[in-house]
Amino acid sequence: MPRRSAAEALQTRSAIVERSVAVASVDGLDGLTIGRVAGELHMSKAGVLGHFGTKEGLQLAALEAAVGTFTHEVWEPAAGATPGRPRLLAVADGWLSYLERDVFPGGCFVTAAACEFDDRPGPVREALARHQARWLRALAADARVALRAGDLPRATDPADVAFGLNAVAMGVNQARRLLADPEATARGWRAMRALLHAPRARRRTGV
Amino acid sequence: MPRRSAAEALQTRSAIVERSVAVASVDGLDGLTIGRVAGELHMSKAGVLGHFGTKEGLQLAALEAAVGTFTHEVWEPAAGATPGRPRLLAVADGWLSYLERDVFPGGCFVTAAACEFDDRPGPVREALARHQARWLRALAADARVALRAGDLPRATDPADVAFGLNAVAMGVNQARRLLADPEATARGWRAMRALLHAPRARRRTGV
DNA sequence: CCTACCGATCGGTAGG
DNA sequence: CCTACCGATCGGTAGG
Repeated sequence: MPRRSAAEALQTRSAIVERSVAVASVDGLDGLTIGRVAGELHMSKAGVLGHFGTKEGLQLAALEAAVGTFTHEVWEPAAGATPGRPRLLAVADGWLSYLERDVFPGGCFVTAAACEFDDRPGPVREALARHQARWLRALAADARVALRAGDLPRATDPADVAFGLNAVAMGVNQARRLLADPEATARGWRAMRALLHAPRARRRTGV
Repeated sequence: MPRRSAAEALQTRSAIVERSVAVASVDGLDGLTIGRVAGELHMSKAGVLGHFGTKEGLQLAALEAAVGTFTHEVWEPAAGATPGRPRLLAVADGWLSYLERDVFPGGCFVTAAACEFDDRPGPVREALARHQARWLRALAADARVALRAGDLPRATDPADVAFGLNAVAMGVNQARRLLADPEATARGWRAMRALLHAPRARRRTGV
């Protein structure tokens, strides 16, 4: 098998995935159809399907790519910060920036996919749940570090902090996409900052 | 036109709407198909379509019904409470209860629909935006009353409170549906209570 | 509210 | 990676 052919196949494959992510971020993973992707890339349906076997395979590939983008855009810029509260603040910053820059044409891909598949059993839902749980665990781990460093109120549940940051991000996404609220990012930042408030002065027991 | 016929038609119509809401809460407003609803009700597609004209008409009817249910389940039980902070706490309570009782088989219908259509121009998106904006305005109005009564910190933006409550509700919905987090409701309650925190120092989160 | 039907598109396969 | 094709289903219409 000639080398060039395999390299070209990989290139075709990433073009399909890239296009699929764009389509699915607007019309959902279900609105992602093989025929549409094929048409937009000037390929045959069989040519597209050959790379993934089934529509579900294409959906999973698109999801993995989108998670990679999220990690690259939100986690990686913050990863080098000091673990604990400083890094959580850096993540918050990157997260809001990621939402504001409309990295995906249809808003946060992962949020949209999670909404769409949270009640439909199958590999797509499982992959979403796995990624989401991993992300929340990472946030909670940093919250635990912050807690031990005395950077969060003593009674704070680290998982509550992770839950709260994620909820705010979903809220910002909705406020931007559905309501076009120009204050969305600012509200998100105030809410995230409140979740990551230092324990002195205005002391609070919950999150 | 005989009376009985018209009454039966209305009854048929509500059966269609009811079934459509159930289907769409799991599979989305796009996954709602005329053929499926017809099949489940042992009707013809034309019989279903006759009541709404187009698929979009059916989607809008399902959405209106779901908004009515939300209002009935979340707003009405709290409506009689004292406007301001007490009523916001009652709404928070009803909202979490509504999520926990799985009033719709596929989780919060409005959240799911908003996620699905927030990037798709058209009447469905407009109806969603209108209802969402109205709900947030109602919450913000009560936050404003609370603020004037001295029940919220002086620098609070009432719209931020509305934004925060909505974000937490979305977070609870996701934590329940996608992650099956048994702590979801408790986290939501702690987060909402924090948003509605009394302003004085050394105040407990309860009240 | 039905039957009967329309063109379009769906996911997927056969065979090359 | 293509052409050619499959049965199923889509939203919607005609006519009653």
